[in-house]
Amino acid sequence: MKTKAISELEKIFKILGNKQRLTILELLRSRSYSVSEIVDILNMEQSAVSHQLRVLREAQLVQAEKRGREVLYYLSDSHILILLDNALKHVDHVFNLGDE
Amino acid sequence: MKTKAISELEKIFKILGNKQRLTILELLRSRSYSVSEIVDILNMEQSAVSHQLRVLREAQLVQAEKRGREVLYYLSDSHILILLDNALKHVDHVFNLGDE
DNA sequence: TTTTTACATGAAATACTTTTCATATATTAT
DNA sequence: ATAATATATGAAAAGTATTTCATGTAAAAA
Repeated sequence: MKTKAISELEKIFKILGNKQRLTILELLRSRSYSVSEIVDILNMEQSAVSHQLRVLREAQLVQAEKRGREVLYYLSDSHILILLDNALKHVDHVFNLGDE
Repeated sequence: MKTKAISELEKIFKILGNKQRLTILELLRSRSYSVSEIVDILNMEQSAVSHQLRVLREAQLVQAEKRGREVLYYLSDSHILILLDNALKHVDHVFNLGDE
């Protein structure tokens, strides 16, 4: 059986199976955000956000760039994001969510 | 923001982010399996398998049918499986896994 | 150069998931 | 009827993920 494929899928789905991380990815689709902007939007502690950003960084889903004393995060062009995109379209379609 | 879509995605990805559940789904693609068959293949305790099957049942990814004293599990035709299928193709392609 | 702001990080605390253990129910075999 | 087999389930135990807390570092401001 395709155990390698299954392990990869597990990793990917684990990372995506979290509201805050999904929201961060969704945000970054339009532009880059600084950590404090994300903190404000997600209403989480700065530290928790940094920890989540690290998960996304280590999975190569996002990249960070230092700008003065801020750090800007932006999407890497990862294959996983294509997958997420498909999933989103799928969910939008199935639940008839339109552009809420 | 699309909080409903994100919540749905979180749910779906959480369910798929587990090796045993992925393996079960992958197995059931070809035919239905009884619980004890799955127990043998996954090398898990019967009870653990039943618990995982419940998760899949509750998410409507699989269905159960009693056959004598066995219970056969088979895939429902859920939209989530289409998503999983895309993901698998994606991973196969990206990692060049062929038919291992 | 001292203070403030923005972010990161390790460790402890908390919350959540998965497995195990004990036991219950239904079906078939004796 | 009794025993054996297949599965399910609740509760405790074990494992994993996430958040919080305390603190560190680098850049900008005072």
